[in-house]
Amino acid sequence: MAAKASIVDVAERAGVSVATVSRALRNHQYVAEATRARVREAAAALHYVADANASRLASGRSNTIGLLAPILTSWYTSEIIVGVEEVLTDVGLDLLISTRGLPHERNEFTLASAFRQRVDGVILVDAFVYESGARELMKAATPAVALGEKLDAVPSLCIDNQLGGELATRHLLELGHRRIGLMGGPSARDVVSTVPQQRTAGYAAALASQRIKVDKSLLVDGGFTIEGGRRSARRLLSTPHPPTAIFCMSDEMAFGVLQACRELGISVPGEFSVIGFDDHSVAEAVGLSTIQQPVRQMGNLAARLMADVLAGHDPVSSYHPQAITLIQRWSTGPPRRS
Amino acid sequence: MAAKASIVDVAERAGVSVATVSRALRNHQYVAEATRARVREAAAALHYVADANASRLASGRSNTIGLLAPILTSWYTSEIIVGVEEVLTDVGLDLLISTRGLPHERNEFTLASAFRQRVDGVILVDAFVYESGARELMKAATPAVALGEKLDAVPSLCIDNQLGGELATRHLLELGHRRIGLMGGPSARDVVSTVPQQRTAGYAAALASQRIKVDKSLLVDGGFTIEGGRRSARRLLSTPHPPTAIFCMSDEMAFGVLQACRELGISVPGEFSVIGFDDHSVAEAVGLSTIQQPVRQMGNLAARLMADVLAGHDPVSSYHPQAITLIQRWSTGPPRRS
DNA sequence: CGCTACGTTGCAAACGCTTACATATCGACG
DNA sequence: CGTCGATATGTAAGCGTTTGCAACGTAGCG
Repeated sequence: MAAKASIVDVAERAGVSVATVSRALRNHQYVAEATRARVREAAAALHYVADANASRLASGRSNTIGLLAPILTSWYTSEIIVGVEEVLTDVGLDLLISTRGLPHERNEFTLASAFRQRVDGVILVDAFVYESGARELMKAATPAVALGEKLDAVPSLCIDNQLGGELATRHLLELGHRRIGLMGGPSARDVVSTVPQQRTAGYAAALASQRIKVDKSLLVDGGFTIEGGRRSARRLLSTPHPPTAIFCMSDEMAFGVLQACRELGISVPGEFSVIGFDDHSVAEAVGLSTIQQPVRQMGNLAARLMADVLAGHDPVSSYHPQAITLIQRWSTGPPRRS
Repeated sequence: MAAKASIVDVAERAGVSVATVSRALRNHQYVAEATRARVREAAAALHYVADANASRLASGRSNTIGLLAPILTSWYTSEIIVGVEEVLTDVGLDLLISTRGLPHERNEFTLASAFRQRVDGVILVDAFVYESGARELMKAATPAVALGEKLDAVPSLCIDNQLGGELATRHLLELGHRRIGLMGGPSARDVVSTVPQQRTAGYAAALASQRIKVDKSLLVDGGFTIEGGRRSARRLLSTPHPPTAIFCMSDEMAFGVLQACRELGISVPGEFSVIGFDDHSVAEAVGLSTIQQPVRQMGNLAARLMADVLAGHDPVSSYHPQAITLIQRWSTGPPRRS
C-alpha cells in the first residue's frame, strides 16, 4: 500500500506530465480522450485523490462554503444545515459550519477572519446580525447568500413574515377568537432580528381588519425555546383575563405552551387554541396547527444558489420569497362559548 | 486595507524573518518575548490571518476534524453535531461533516478518500457501518473516535444499550403490563446496527425475569422515524390482541405512536402506555416517558477526546460508557384493568 | 580568554497542486 | 506548399506556510 500517491506518481504511471494529469482529472478541455482515460486508470490504480489543501493553495479556490448561524440547537437551524448539506454533497463542495463571528462574541472582524481564505462563499443564516459583516464580505468579493432575513447587501432567501403572522392570526380570528395572544421575543442569544417585528405586524394587521386593538398585555416573550414558551404560557394563562388562543412565532414555543396547558389542566383546543410557526418535524405528531415554511428546501436552494454563483453563473435574482402555508391540525378550534 | 496581508508583510513590518513570524504567532518556544510582542502587534495592525490552506499544506495538519454520520436528519445526529461543534469551536478546530463513505453509496474506500488529507481525525457516528472503514483509518494512522456503537478498532463512546432496553421494559412491567410491544427496526437508510439487537436483548431479559416469553408478533419495525412509528403503531393497535404498552427504541418513533393513538382515539396512558428512548428535546413537552441518554455531552466528549489525541495526549481509555436514566412522564401508567 | 551551551533568529527547502506560457502536432486553406 | 488555427501536452513558476539546519550572539565556566 505505502504512502498516499501524489500527482507525480500518477503522471509517471500514465506516462504524461503532471499538468496533464491535473487537467485530465478535472475534466478540462484540451485533453485527448485517450489520455484522459489512461490518466483516470492510473489514478484509480493508485487510489489517488488530490490533496485538497495543495489544490486550494494553488488555485485559490477552496471548494468549501461556510455556514454562519447564531445558534445551532434549534430545529430550524439543524434543518437548514441538513438542507444545505444535501445539495453540497451532490455538487462536491464541503461545508464549514461556524457560530463564530457573532458581534457579541468577538468583534465583527472575526466574521471575515473566521472564514478568511478558507471558503469560497458564505451562507448567512438569520443573518440580521451580520449586516455590517455582510458588507465586509461583499467588499472582499466573497459570494454570500442570506437565509431567513433579507439583507440589502446580498441575495436573500426568505419568506413573507408579515404574511405569516397574518395567516396565523386570521385563522384564529376565523375560528371566532377575539382575544389572541402573541408569543415571540428576541431570538435565542439576544440577537436582534426584524423577523419578530414583521410577524407582529402581520398579527396587528389581521386584528385591525376586525377592528380589534392590540392589547400589549397579550404580547409575551417565549425566547424561541420550548421552556421559554412553557414559562410564558403559564404566566399568561394564570392571568385574570387570559386570551382564548395564542399565536407562537415558533413551533418550539408552541410545544412549550401545549405542555403548560397539560400541566394546568387546560384542554386544547377545547379551552385554548395554539398555533405555531415552522412546521417542525414533530408538529404533525402532536397535532399542532402551524404556518409551514419550507426550511429544508430553503437550505437546498441556498446551497444551489451558492453552487451556481461559484460555477460562474450569474446570481439569478437577489430576492427569493418562499411559499408558506397554513396547516390546520388539532391544536386550534373555536373558542369555548362563554 | 487592500489585499490580504501575507506572512511576508508581517515579517517586514515587524522587522524579522517569516520564520520568526510563523513561530511567534504559533506560540513556539524559543522566541524572545519582545519579538513575539512586536510580531503580534504587526499582525494585528495588518489584520493578518494565516492562510489555512498554505499552513495545512506545509504542516500536514489540517486543524479540522471530520464527522461521519449515516444520516443527518435525526434529532440524535443533530444533537451530536451541536455537541461536537460546541467544543471544537473552543479549541479552534474546524468541523467537516459528511455522509459520504457509506458502503451502500459508494465502495468503502470512499470513507478514507472523502476525508483524505483534509482532516486530522474522524468521529464516526453510529459507526457500525464503518468497521472495515475504521480499520482502514487506523492503518492510515488517522485518529478516530466512535460514537454510539462500540468498535474494536477505535475508542468508543456509547451507552449500555442492553441496560437501556431493560430499564424501559422493566418500568412497563412494574406498572403491571404483561403484553409489551417493542418497536425498533433497521436504522434509517438500511444500515445494520447492533444497537437494536442489544436493546432487544434487554427487553427480552426483562421479560424473562418475569417469566414472560417474547411474542414475536409484538416486535415491529418503526424505521426510527416519526412516520414509521405511526404506521407500525396503527397496524399493531388494530390487531385482534394488541399489547397494552410499547417500548420504542427512539423518541421519534414514540411520537409517531402517540400520534397514532390520538388518531385512533386511544387514550394515553389510560388505555395504552408508551416509552421512548433518547430524551428528545420535545419529549418533555409532550410528556413522553423515556430513557435519557446524554447525546449532547457525548458529542462534547467525543470532540474533547479528539482534541486531546491531536494535542498529543494519549487516548485516555478505549471505552467510555455513558450514563442513562429512566425518566417517567405522562405517557406511561398502569394498564387498564380488564 | 577560549569554549561550550543554550536561547534566538534567519535561510531556504519542501508541501502537492494549478496554470500561464511555450511547444508540438496536424489538417485545412489559400 | 507554406501558414494559420485549433488541439494536445509539457515546462516551470508560483501559492503562503512550516520547519530542519545553520548561524549568531551571550553568558557561564575552566
